[in-house]
Amino acid sequence: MFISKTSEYALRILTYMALNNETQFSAQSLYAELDIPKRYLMRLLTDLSKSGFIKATRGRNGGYVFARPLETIYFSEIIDSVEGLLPFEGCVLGNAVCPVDKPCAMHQIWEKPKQAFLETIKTTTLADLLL
Amino acid sequence: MFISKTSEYALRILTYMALNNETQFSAQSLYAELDIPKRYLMRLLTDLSKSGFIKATRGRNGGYVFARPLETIYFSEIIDSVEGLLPFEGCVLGNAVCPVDKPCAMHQIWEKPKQAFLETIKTTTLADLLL
DNA sequence: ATAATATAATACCCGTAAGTATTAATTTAT
DNA sequence: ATAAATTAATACTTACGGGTATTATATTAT
Repeated sequence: MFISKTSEYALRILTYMALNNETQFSAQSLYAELDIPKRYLMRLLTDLSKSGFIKATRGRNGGYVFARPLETIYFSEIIDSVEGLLPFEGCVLGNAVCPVDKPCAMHQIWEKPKQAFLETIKTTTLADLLL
Repeated sequence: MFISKTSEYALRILTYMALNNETQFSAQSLYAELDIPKRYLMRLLTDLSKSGFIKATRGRNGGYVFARPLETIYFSEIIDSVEGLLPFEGCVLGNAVCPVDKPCAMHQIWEKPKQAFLETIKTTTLADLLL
């Protein structure tokens, strides 16, 4: 399953905003573009706002803009804010401890894809989408 | 979250069985070794049995043994039988379609870790644990 | 035969992620 | 001032993965 549906939504929202350089995005306009249940989208926008990725202005003509430069927003941070990174970093067999000197059966096998995943999300920012 | 808890359990069970060459494994003995809720473990064993990875013999002195040679059991098949592979193979942003000529924003970025993951589980069998 | 020891089947329960509804607060155009 | 348009807060509902309970079925030691 890789990442949760909510993480998926968050990425969909922020990548859309990053790629479409508008002065501001209302929940309404995002709803029209992205395929996310409206009320859930609105709540998620508030969450992303609280997390500091975007900032909101209320009232008429309100909406959302990025709160920080795209270069500073790593994918890892987005996923982390939604569902945490621990489940990704831990032992794939779910062992509480998976010591280096006596790792779990799948440790060796899992290492490569896991590192590829973590490395990617930890070194890539929203700005990289524009390249 | 990577893989579901049930997939985790399934891998834990089968890797344990693969690494400990006993003539037979009872649910009881697996429960003693692996940290999985007993009743859930038993149900999962039945599932794995139905899926054809292991076969059960009932009654006194019953238990489970592999139904097929370890060389033929790919990790991808195990995960597939528990939660399916589609969520892993599909678009990371959850788009129904993510066409090659006009892929989603994260397509390029996600490609490497995704392939590393799929490649690993599709080319590794339980027998590889014994190497 | 019977009792003991296994797995199988089925139904139910619970916690959490996902989704919905309602009301409040804020801003601005008129 | 007022109404319209926006986000915020909060509570509720639903779906599902994970976990539990109960009963049935099969095998074998005695």
